[in-house]
Amino acid sequence: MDITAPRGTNDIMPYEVRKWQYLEEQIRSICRRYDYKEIRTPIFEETVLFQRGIGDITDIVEKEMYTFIDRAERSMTLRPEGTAPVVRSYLEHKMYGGPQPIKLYYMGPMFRYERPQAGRYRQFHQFGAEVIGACVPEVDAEVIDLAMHLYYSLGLDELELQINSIGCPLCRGKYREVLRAALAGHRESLCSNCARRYERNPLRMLDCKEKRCKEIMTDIPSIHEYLCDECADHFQRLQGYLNALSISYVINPKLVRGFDYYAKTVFEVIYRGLGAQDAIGGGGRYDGLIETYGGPSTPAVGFAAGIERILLTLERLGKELPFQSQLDVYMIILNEAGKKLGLPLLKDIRGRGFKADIDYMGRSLKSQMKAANRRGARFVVIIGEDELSKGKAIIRNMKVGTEEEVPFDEVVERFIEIRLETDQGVLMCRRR
RNA sequence: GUGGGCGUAGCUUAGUUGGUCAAAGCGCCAGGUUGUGGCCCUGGAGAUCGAGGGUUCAAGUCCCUUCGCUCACCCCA
Repeated sequence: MDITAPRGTNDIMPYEVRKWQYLEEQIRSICRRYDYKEIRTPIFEETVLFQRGIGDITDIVEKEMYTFIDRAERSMTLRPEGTAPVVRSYLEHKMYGGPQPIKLYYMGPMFRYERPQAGRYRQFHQFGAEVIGACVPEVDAEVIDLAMHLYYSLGLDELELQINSIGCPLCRGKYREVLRAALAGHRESLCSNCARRYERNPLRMLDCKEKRCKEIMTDIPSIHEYLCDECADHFQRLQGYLNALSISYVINPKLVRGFDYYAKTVFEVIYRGLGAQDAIGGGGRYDGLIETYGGPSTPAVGFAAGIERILLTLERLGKELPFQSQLDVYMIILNEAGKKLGLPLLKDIRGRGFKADIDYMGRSLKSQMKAANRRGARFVVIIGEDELSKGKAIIRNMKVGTEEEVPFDEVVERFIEIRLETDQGVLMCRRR
């Protein structure tokens, strides 16, 4: 076998899937409480959707998209992020026609052609939430609150929330010029990337990771001094609401995010123990995006979290997710005649909601007992020669080692009794 | 796209300056207890030493190439 999963993709194995399912349940549960509705958009879209939305000179569009030509020679792209498709859907289905704002969430795979490393893959998964049609900072606060609520519910309480305002097209334009002016004398010292950014996207120079650039940026005037009244007020009020909600944050004036469509609020949630890829979620306001798609001028704010990075953070912090997956019943049958009786019995047990399994390998009693033990079975049902002749099965409690003989047709009832006896089903299978 | 590290049984690894070097632990299977798990003991299966080429009497062990994994840069989830 020489075929492996494509580079940067992963098989999520059964042991891991348990965690994914738990996490997905948490996400759905929280979104339900905040009244965000799930939306599922296609995995691929027309390439122009992302080119226009994310921005032509961003890394994603320049070199990270999985783009292909379909059989009708249209350019399609595996989605690299979730906001643009959601906005496309909002417009296509004329959701602006109903009561605003529209609160949506999504969950699923995203694709970016990059060299994989810790916490970064070519196929990765995001959960995202978007509020479209409201311009007030309360909504920014709610989106942040939703995100932090999720992390907190998972036991992640040592994360850092960074917020910033990058202004609107008006004041950002002014600041851009201020930046250029301030850096004009340093142009020779900037790294090659920043040299390009200087012309095309000066704000991105602020969070350059190069040492020299960082030094140069230290005494650059903050964008906050140049925000217009509206943006400054928005940012101020957002902080007020975050305070009111007891959400702690730090203001990072150099936080600039990679997509062109952001305006005013941007934020990022990081965990410093993750390695180089330490952002486990981020988002911001994108008031101009919908217009660039030809829709009505519509304010919006959103957020996205990386599922893999959340899981990685949980692992690094040694946080266990609360789930249990032991077997309630393991059935041991020792001969052919027993199967005629045991298999229907197993079916009944399962039908009553118990998690039950059986050995199909024809192993010895001892081996089957070992298997039952390994699988963490709480009870074993034994049907062998003696039991067949007596008409009774043995029910063995694996934890205590006690056994009882129960007539075949009363076995299921017996388990139901046991489930009732054992303190709200803690010992036995837990049903929702 | 550019660097660094690593590729030996299912997993984690040991393998001195090339010469019984193909091992150990865990896991798996079976037996010790002719119908009873967890502990212990014994045995068994399981590796073209990532792949290809080269040097040599002899190569996991040296050289080259290649593939893969991994970390980092860039950037982001």
